[in-house]
Amino acid sequence: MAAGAVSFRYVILGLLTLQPMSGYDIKRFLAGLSWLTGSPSGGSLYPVLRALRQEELVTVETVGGIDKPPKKIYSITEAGHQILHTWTSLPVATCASLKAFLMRLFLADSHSRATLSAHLRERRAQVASHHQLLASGLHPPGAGLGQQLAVDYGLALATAELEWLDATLDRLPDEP
Amino acid sequence: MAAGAVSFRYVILGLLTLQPMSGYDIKRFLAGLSWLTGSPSGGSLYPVLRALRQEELVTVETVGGIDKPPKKIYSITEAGHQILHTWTSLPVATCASLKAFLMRLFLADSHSRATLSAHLRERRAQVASHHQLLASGLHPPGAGLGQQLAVDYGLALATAELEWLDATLDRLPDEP
DNA sequence: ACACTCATGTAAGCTGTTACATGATTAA
DNA sequence: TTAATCATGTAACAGCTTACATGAGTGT
Repeated sequence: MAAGAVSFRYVILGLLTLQPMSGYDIKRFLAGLSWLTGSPSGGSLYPVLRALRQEELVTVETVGGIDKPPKKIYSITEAGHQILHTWTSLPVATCASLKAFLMRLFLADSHSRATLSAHLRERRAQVASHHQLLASGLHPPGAGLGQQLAVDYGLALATAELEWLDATLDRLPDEP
Repeated sequence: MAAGAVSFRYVILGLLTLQPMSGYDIKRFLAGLSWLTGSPSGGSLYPVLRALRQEELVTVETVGGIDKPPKKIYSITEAGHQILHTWTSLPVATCASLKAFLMRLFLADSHSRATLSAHLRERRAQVASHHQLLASGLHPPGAGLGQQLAVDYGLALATAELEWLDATLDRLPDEP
């Protein structure tokens, strides 16, 4: 796997943490969140599920009523949980992407508050650095409307994310 | 090219709109904005530049001082401008991604205000729909902290973007 | 000398997409 | 009966990454 990329392997494993699901269920769930996570096409989803099964990170149970079409329900195994836990323990910095950070939020329950807090602070540092980069150098006086809009847009998003991160770090209870 | 993906071809062409640059310049520029746009590795950037040259969307001038290492400066051609203009005229809906929308902002100068305004409204509709999706169904009462955080994060980002889009639509002058 | 940045490029491999194919169920 | 949704899968291809290779300049 590419070092920084969040292949859908982890996203799928993360979803199966919630409950056993079929490939089609996973597809619809992710399609609903496509804005944030992107959504795999059938052509990549099903091969990934087969691979996960071969690596015994998930198990399959084929549920087919007599008059119902068969459906493959995937469940995450103990090995799958472990791999996922290991991966989400890595600092966000090493796989810098919104998707990677979102996965760490989503799976926060399987980690300590200290780990979650560390992830939030790492993300804060990254966004702050990008914010600074946008605020400085990239605002030349002769820039056209387009460049100004683009920079302004980036700054607005970064500012909002920083505010959310700060607020969340503040209200985060210290208990596990 | 994948229908929805914004391959770096267009990002590179868009950058060359500002001024002629070398491959290395492009790399550094995009690396600085990697948070928003992502940044191509050398292994993809240089082949893309060669392809652009073969399609005569850019021209190259090799600048090598006597004691300086040679440097290839790329400039966008008229054909390049046309292709870029055509692409950024498409509604954002058909290539839904932050990167695609950002490119339309960035290159707003080559379009009419009406086109820019249309892009802003299309993006607004998309983000609003995702916001609604997050706000409704996905907040089951039994959800753990992680799920709640992830949803809250998504809502915060979507809200901020909607506010920026509304504010920008409001303050957008009607002149050219 | 050694390492680091500048600057370009190639090759292998992974991930993902589109387009296609199949077949059953449900709604018009 | 026709179309749409459910449900899974395959094959060809595009795009990108990593790792490698090269070579000149710059700083310590």
